[in-house]
Amino acid sequence: MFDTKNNKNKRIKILEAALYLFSRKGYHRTRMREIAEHAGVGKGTIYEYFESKEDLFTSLIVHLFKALDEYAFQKVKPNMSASMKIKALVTGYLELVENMPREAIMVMTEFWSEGIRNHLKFDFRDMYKKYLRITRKILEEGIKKEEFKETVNVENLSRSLLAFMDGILFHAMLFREEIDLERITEDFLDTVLKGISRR
Amino acid sequence: MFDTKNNKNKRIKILEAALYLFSRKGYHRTRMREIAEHAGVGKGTIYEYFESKEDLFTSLIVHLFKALDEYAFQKVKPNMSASMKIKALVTGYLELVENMPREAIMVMTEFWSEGIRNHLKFDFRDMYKKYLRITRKILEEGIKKEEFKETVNVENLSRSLLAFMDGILFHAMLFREEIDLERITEDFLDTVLKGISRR
DNA sequence: ACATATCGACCGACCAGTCGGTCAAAATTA
DNA sequence: TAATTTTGACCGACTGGTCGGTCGATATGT
Repeated sequence: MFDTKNNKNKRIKILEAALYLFSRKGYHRTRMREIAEHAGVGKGTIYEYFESKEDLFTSLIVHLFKALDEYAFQKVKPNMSASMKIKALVTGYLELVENMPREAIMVMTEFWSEGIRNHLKFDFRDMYKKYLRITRKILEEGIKKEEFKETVNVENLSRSLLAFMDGILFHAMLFREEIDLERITEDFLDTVLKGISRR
Repeated sequence: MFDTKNNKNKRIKILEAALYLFSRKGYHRTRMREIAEHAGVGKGTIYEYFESKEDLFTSLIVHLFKALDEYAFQKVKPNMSASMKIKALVTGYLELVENMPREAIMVMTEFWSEGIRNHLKFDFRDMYKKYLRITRKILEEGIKKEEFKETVNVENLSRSLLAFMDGILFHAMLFREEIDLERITEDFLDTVLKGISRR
């Protein structure tokens, strides 16, 4: 049927317009009318696909997170060493983030700031938990394989890595030109991995 | 004169009310009427002290940043080793942040998200530059004193440390109960310092 | 002809900022 | 000291405009 595809196209178009505008003007400053115009649909049509402005916002976030989810994890291959896996996961995440239109990051930042206050129904802690789980598993595996010291605190370090990823992402946004994201991350991972590797 | 003190009190009262409400409901959801009520003044009075809602918001941020500025840096004493200085700086920052009402962090997060989009006049990149400068200096000193390897990339690592600080702060907000900020930071710094120390 | 999708004019709730008036206290005068 | 004038901090009702969401009309597809 054409219908489904047509619907999907229109839904995507609206999401794209929302991304474009939310990222530039922020959620609260963006008008539904603008989104409609930018998407080339009537304002009422948006409400055929999304219940409300907030629903549109969270749908957009889910949409973006999905891409992130799919991309970064597939970079980690089973035959890699634990160190390689860590590198792959972190750089995969940052790569994605660099390739992703900067717009997406902006929207996510706002989503953080809204989400933290529990103003939104969607709970994105789950996303983090998944990352945490995977990182923990890699670290544990590295310890078991005697690649990392057994004194490594898996829980704490995985949180630190995650924290670094978010932080450096934020800094990249703030200092766009001045920062070489890749080099910084490489340097950082080398340092950390040196710190936890067995001699 | 009594006038000045009275004025100051009222100004502070308004700022406190703004902190209370902005942190809970976010900038856009907070009404000037609410702030006035909470501060125990008339709505019009707010406009005697602040030009606009945005002016009130940025004034609040400046107010908060000042405390941060003064606290964290004084933790670094000249006679410490470079490693100790790094630890002092980072934990000082986090201590401050933990003692600071969580409200303040919330507001700052929103400020980030607004500031990134250049919606506000106040540019808080300067804050970061100061942190960067200090961290760089400590690292350079550590290298010169042969405490750290000379292969350490000062520029990159200082950015990484800063990134970690922001990231972990954000995570602490997200996962309040579940996280032991201090332990994680300690662990992390040990790992990194081990990674850059000469044998 | 019927069903479904689309549209945008319209509505009413909402809100930042204004402005003319009030009044207590400071300054001036007697 | 007491009476009188001046000041400006304070207030909140009001305004002009905004915007999310609705719904009946219209278009499109079957």
